[in-house]
Amino acid sequence: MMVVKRPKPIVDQVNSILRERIRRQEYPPGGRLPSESELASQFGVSRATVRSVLAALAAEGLIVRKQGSGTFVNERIRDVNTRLGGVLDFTHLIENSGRQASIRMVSAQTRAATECEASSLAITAGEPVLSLVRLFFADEFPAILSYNAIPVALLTGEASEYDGGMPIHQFLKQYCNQEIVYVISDIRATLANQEVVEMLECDPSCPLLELVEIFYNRNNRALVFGLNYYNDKLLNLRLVQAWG
Amino acid sequence: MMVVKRPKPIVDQVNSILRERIRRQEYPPGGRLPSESELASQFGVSRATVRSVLAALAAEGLIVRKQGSGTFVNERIRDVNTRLGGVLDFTHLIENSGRQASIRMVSAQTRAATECEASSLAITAGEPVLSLVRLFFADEFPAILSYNAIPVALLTGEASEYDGGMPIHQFLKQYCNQEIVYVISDIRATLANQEVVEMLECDPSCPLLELVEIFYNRNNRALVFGLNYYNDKLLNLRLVQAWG
DNA sequence: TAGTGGTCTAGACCACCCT
DNA sequence: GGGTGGTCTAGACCACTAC
Repeated sequence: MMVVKRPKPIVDQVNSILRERIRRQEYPPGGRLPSESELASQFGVSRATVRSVLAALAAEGLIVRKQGSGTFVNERIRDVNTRLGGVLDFTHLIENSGRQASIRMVSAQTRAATECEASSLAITAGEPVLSLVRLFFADEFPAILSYNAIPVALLTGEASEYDGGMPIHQFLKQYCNQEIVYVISDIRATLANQEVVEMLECDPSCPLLELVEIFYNRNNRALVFGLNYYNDKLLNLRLVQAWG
Repeated sequence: MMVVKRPKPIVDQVNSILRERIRRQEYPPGGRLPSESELASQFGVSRATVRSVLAALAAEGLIVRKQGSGTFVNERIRDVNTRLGGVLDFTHLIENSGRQASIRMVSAQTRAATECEASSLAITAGEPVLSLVRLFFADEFPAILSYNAIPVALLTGEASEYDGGMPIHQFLKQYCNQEIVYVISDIRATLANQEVVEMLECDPSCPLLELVEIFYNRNNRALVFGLNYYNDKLLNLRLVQAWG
């Protein structure tokens, strides 16, 4: 009987613990987890609480549940580097592919919003935005080029000490006191323009994945406009999805 | 007090009803849903049941929940045509984009599995597979070319009367008695080959989205290998994801 | 302060799998 | 039959928002 400490939501704690056990192969790929009742008494929580965690893990495809038989670790999660909705954190994505991730801040400046940014962010064209351009490396190879625009009006404090290593959602929390609730993304295949080609050091005729993202808060206010170019020759974009 | 009939899981019934009300704008975009307790008594179910439905809808980004304030219909779901995991049902995807969807069966034959198919399906190369090639139209424009391979060994009955209009998961249920539990997909940008170009009637230099999918059942058995070419100039691939 | 969603419990009954 | 996950209930208490 191991009682989890109370302050943070129990569900989150249990979630983290189980994830960690799976990651460390304490529950090996294909192996069976303890039963719901067993886990409930291990953690000193109710079965309902355990179930809501297991449901979340199953929705991600991390575990597979079999009625009457047990709960099993999905054997095939080894090669998967993301689930959509987690595509946002490129550092994680790269590291999950077994590469070393690093970031180079190409530029960070305040400038007028482009037409496209303005309409996406529901602001007037020309209004100032903080423009971040970052390059993500996988083992020293440039894999992802990321443009982000954040309305300056959202900034609450000084963002000058921002180092570029921070995921966007964390930046928003820290410097804008804003929380991302949902994202709308367009996925396209494109031929890169000159600038992108140079940055990603790829062939001009090489098609790239283009990810256009708009992040919203709970009040449907657009917080960030993102334009991302993904070199899928260098880094596979592979994801699991539970079905049903 | 409206009591839902019992045979099917209550959660599914409530889920369908709420979806329908949102679709018909009985709860208009941006509008507030009744409170959890209110819905619970409307349906004659417990609050926990209602909550699990609302949690599912929120995870899809269909509704937004605000503590202390209420549950609201996401204003922006109009333009979204899919959530990943629903990319599989191309017919829905096309119709959600406001186009008329139709399908042309290009070919359906039994042939030997290619190397790639065999390794993906964990069968030996050369083993017979049912190969389906289908072309999906959006308003009479060819938008998606889909190749699917299913091991013949999985077929339980006759599939000769298959008309091509059926989604893959339904086909598997009906003709193989198999249920899809999760999917692993690779998303890439490619330049199409000759055959694909002709089918999709696009420019040879036009980059396409390539979706490589492997569908698994609860026992980690690969059921279907899918290769899909998506013309994103014709049909945007736009999705919502809840964050957190 | 009243009402809303967020968290959590304890326990019931069912459907399914295994042996 | 015994254990596992699947469904559902009734009710408690907390955190937040609006008024």
